[in-house]
Amino acid sequence: MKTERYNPQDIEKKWQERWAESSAFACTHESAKEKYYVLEMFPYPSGNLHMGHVRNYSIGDVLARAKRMQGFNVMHPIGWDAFGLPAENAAIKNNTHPATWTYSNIDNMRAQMKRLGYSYDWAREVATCRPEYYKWEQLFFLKFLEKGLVYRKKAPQNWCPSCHTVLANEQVVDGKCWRCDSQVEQKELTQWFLRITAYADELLKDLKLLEGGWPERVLAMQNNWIGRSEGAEVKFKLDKPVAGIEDITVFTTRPDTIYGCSFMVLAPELPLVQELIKGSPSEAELQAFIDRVRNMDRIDRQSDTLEKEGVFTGAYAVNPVNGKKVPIWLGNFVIATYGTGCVMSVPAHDQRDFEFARKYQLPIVQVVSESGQAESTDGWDCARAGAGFMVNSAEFDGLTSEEAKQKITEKFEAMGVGQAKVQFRLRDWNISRQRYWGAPIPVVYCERCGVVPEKPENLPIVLPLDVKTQPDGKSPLPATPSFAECTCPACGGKARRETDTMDTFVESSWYFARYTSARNDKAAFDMDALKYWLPVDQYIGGVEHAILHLLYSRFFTKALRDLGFFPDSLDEPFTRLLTQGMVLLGGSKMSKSKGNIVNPAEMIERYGADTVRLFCLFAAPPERDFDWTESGIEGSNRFLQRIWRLFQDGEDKIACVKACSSEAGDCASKEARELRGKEHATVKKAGEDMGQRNQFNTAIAAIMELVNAIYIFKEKMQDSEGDRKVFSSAMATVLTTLSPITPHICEELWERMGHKEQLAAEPWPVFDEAAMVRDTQTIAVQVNGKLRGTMEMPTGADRQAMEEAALAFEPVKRFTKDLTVRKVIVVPGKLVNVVAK
RNA sequence: GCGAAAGUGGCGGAACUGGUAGACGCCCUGGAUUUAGGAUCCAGUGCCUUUGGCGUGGGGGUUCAAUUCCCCCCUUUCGCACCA
Repeated sequence: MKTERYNPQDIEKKWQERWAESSAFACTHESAKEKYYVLEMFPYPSGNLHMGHVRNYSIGDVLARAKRMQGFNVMHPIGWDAFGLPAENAAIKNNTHPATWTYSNIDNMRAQMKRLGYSYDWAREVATCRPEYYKWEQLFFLKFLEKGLVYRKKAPQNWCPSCHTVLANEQVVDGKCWRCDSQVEQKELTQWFLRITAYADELLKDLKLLEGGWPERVLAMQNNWIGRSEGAEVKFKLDKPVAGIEDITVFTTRPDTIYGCSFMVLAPELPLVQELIKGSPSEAELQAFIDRVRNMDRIDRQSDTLEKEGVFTGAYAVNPVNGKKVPIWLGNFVIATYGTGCVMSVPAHDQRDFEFARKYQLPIVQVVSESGQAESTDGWDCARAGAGFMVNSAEFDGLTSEEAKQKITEKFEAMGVGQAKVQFRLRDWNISRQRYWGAPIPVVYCERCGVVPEKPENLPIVLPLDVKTQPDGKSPLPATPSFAECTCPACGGKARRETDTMDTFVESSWYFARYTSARNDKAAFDMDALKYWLPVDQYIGGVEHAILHLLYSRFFTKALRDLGFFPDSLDEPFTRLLTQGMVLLGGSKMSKSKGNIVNPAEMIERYGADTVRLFCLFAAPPERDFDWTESGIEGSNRFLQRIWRLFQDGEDKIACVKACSSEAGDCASKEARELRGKEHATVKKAGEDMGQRNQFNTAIAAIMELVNAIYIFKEKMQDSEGDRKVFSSAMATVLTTLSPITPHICEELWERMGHKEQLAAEPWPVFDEAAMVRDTQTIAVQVNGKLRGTMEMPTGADRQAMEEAALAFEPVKRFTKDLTVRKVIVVPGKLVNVVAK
């Protein structure tokens, strides 16, 4: 018999065309069905899909297809995070335009995605570099501005000299640029900020809502990043006020220890320090210290090996609670941007203060004692007592430190010198970028009116495309008169347009919502569609976005909610998050520079898209890293060949039936009943693993078991209608349950079974628990908890029958020969444990 | 230092509420088929001193029974880290 070979290239193309023709994956919010929104983090159009993309999008596609079959109205969209620096750099290098480069990459990658058979609703595709998209972002900017959520500030900024732009705090990793690894410098600039700190509390609190749906480590990272500390702000008056400065405010998490404050340390770069040291006899020395600290780079400055250094300013402050004069020092370890940049030092109870006090021979006063007795601090080698009883603290002596925290804070309030204060580590988000390829910021600088927001009706402020990128990477916009020179929206006079563009993370902070009405040119969103589709039920992407993108999107969701763009009830954008692992080669991350790359296009060419998808899902659970191996992908291909062959060899026995269509009455033989039982068990397991547990590897394993069982059955089956039906039904089940993972081969064989409707439109089979009940069960037999053998017993055997059978079981007799049976534990249908001594 | 995750055969991994540890796949071994190779099929495949014993990072504990629950420790990976 001549058998036809499995030829994925033809099959896959055929079905991709059919799905497109029938708009198989289009969706609408006007549906009575329960919705399910599956989203993978949209790609940056860098040129070609890499294996990480393939894994990411394959995971999402399986989920989308499985949920669709399971009766949900599924939205599965895709788009392009299309603004950003690489486009500019590539354009400079290849002497082209960023837009040309970007759009051609999009075309290429879209074709590659289609070649993988992803079930996207392509009608919802967005590209963030199109004015139809960023227009709405410019509108949000104006609304944010109105609400005070956007503001302009001059401050030292993270500056990447190689990218020629500032970076957000989140984009500085170990003192280096997240993109190009260059050392980040500090540069004083006037920039636009999004007031993410206004939502710090809510962003932190709502992490609770995500528990269970998000990986704990991502929640932990966000928690860390937001960094909430409770404490108090306290004002210390200067002993001798200097020009314009009468007092210094410190932030402390330990207001209870204020009686132990013996000095104060300030961050050297604070402006108030300049005032403080002016005219001091040692001004020159102090200035030298300040300059030296200022010039240290960020890494050295913040490493824990940094030697703590300080200088005494000559000035004193007065502790408000006891009137003691404390010297004011400058210290290289104090961070100007945290709290007030001024620290009250309590060396007895803070390790860092302790070391500093020892080094510069400053007094150490104990105010918290575990025993409640004041001790001498002379012999101490480190700071002590996080909690205990107050000592040396006037009327607070004897209180617990917890009580004192509150009481002393109340005292500050009563005295009018301070109050309770919650401090966050989170900083506002600098969104200005001194680069060309980004969304223009819709404000102008008018000679007469100053900073003027654009009028909403003037949006979009279109990024001009007729510019030439500069070889040095500097933005061409300031030198483009048609863009930079404009009229003031307020007075109509001469004005200059803002030529910085927005951080690309702004675009990706709301794209998931735009998909719900991607073609709407009247408004950013259609409220009905938002209410129906949001939040995203399952979001899938790499953990590298644990802070950046995910935090920004959470912030945008809350801000847009409060501006009325999003439904009131929407607090979080992504209900569940899956952070997929990396695809490695030879144990390390695939990278062009290392040359350890597996090109998806090549693999698709060699094995077909189905095999590539199958391997990506089978090799490991989705959140874990896995190593790409040649033998692994061949194994996956072999499995599909095996299904193909099973179908070819059994074609004369296959009837056009659906999954789980054979009935108990068709099962004349034990073998038929076994296969039918396995079939139903597979539907159950694969359905749960794919639809609920995101355990695609075990779903595949279960289907492989079914295929193995069909092979065994085929050898033994009778030429009877019943057996043919059992066989055909099991085949249909393989195709149906496997179709989310390898949709093309399944569609093809489904059609060859004689079905006229697409498998993509087929519902998930319904399993029958009764079918899974077997004639006999294997019972494990233990003696004292150790397995001594197994016995086959009729299903439903009662406890007594099981106990008797076990006691009569030869290995049990042998192992209990010299012992007395004390107890017999019976787990019906599973095991018998004979306890003997 | 703080926080999170993870340690199971030669390898990737399974075991969902404590109940036959190693499903499924890779690798490997033997056999069938083939001129040969490949492919396929069948059998085997945790370790050992094999009527038995030992095995889920190590050590204790709870239990008739522990990869699973509790305590202590070790290792690896990741994130944060002078945050007052």
